[in-house]
Amino acid sequence: MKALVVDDDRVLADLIAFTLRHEGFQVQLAYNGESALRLWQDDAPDVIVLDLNLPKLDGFAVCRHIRAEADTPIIMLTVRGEDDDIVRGLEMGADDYVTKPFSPRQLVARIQAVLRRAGKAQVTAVAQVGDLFLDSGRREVRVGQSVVVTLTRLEAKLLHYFMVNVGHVLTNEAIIAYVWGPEGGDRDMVRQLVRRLRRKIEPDAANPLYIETVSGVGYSLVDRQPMQ
Amino acid sequence: MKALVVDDDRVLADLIAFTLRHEGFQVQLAYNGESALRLWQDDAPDVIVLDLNLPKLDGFAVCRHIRAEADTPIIMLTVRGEDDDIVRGLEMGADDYVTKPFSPRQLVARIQAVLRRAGKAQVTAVAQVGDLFLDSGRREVRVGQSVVVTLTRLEAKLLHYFMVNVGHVLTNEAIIAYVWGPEGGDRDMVRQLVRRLRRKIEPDAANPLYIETVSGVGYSLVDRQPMQ
DNA sequence: TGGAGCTGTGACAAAGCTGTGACAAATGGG
DNA sequence: CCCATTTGTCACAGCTTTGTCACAGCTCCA
Repeated sequence: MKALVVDDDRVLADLIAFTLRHEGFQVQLAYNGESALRLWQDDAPDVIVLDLNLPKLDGFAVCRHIRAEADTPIIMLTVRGEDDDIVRGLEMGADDYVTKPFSPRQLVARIQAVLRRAGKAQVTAVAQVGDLFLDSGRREVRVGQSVVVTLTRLEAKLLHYFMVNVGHVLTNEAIIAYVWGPEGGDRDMVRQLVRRLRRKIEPDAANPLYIETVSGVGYSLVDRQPMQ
Repeated sequence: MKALVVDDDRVLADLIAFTLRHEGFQVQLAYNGESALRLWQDDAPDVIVLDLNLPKLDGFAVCRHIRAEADTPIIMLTVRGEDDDIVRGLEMGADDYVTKPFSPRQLVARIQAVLRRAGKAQVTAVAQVGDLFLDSGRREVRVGQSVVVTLTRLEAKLLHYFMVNVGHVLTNEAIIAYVWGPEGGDRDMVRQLVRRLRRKIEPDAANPLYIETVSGVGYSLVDRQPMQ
């Protein structure tokens, strides 16, 4: 498990590194934003502990840059009381904020919580909504008592996103961001993917029961109870 | 998007509920652990804001119980300085800790960060004025106890603008700027759109109850109380 | 009183959205 | 490397939404 620690206060950075190594992490240290971005690129850490106040390229810029390209969990460090900074950073994509001074124990616990969360979001999830049963690991779905159907990578990803947000409308933009990530995509790609997914799970894709179209907005998964 | 707020401090609980409702959440309140567990079971909230110090069944017990059975994101509230509690709660499965006192903005940003990591889409706006209920995400409106009506993109946009400014006259120019933006538009377009919206929400569009005309100026939404 | 302006309405053309088909390009596995 | 599968791209059809124009009725003012 690799951590990148970024803080221009070398004493604090070393202390954090020591704490994390004690917890079993491999730690890389950066004392400014440029080094941080380089190490992030070269090393692909599992979590980043990122101080807000860095010389030149500050913590916000680093967070923005990383978040534009990856999902790496980011925990930001800030001085007590800077509410605006906390809100701004969280909205920008940070996962947590720890206010200096803090105890090493709390930092570790927060890192573990963030990793737990991030791991949960990625790992094989078995989801059930109404009579849809999805095994994300195997990329298999069963509708009620029908046979198991194998989905492609993107189909499974989309269905999972629908199921996590059952009952809510997912805009085309949100679907694109979730399924295709930073490279993005367009409406035509969404349309094709929805069509392919409907073909696999709907009893009649021309009259869908599960995946509803919301014209001009996107799509929504309906919670259909088990068919009798 | 549903939130469950648990705090024996009723004033604070109500304040949090108000804040979250303003962000578009549907909020359920519990003032003790037993009610919290019941509501969690019955209501399946998307996120739980859980105070540590509750009478009888405390926040830890509630967290432990929920975490044993579900992945629902849990944000715990604690009094400043209780490092042991924070670490203990995070290790037990809480997703985040917010220390009292805190700003509503920060709480919301932390909730959004946790939901984001869980793959949950952004909350969409719901609005209520009198007996008009608008779900902007689905582009659906319900008038009192009548059936849900689907609006077009522009109709929903206009109705939302009316509802946010209920009781105020919106000039044609303001409506044009809001609905059509930089490309602009003309009075005829406003007229048509108002007509179409009236057709969908007014019991009798020829004698409108909700959308009043202010000749030479624009239109205004009237706050009509629920019909008996 | 007549003309101008405003508002509501009807009707139709233009624009937009969605689903579908087909094929090329990209990807992954043996 | 080859082949099968998946994904992306483009074209088209059908339906819905929006814009535009014409007209009628009402109000106000010179």
